[in-house]
Amino acid sequence: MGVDRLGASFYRRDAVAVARGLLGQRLVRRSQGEVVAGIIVETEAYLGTSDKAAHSFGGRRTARNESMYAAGGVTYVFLNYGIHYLLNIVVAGTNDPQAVLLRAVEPTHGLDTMQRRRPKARQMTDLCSGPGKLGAAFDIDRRVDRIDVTTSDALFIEPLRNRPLPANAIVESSRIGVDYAEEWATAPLRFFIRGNIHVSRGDARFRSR
DNA sequence: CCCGTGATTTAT
DNA sequence: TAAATCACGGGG
Repeated sequence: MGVDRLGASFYRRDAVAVARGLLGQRLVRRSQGEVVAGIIVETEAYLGTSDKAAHSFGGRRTARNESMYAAGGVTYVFLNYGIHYLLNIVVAGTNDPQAVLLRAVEPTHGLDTMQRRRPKARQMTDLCSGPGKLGAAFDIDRRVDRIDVTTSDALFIEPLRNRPLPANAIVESSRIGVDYAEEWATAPLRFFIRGNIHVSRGDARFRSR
């Protein structure tokens, strides 16, 4: 597993470009003296102040989502439903609060560690096939909020390809769990690798391959 | 299908 | 100060 990583110029683009570009790249996490890693297979784009599903909608800026206003390349981690820590990568420029939610990865390293952190997982495809599962398997919590993934050795993304996957290898759908977001609830801002078995179930309507 | 979960946000 | 909300997962 290389020391190579995606740099600031990769992240300082709009959320759709980064969400697509992250598919097929490797998320690496070092913590507690252990390494876990996996290939990103599912993402969602959150477009910023205009996007009713985004935490930054309408320019909302609080202690929780402060990281979203930083320049692209830092994490935004929040606790959801009182239980799950979800990992986002902030993208675009300072004060342009867009982010990409990492929803699923295909585990490549540290599967034993992941299994220990996710005792309920019964098979490899249960380890990281959803944003809350990924958070647990990768030891994500609020302490990891606002980490700079372009410089941190604790969390970064390793390039496995220098071009985005071709459009026909990517499936688009509406985002999961944002039914409250009116016209933004159905925008095609979720992206996953066609046919990959580590993609989250999400809404069965969009489980195409 | 249904529901726990608890920090954060928003309403009183 | 109190109530509502919520980028989910696991078990029927």
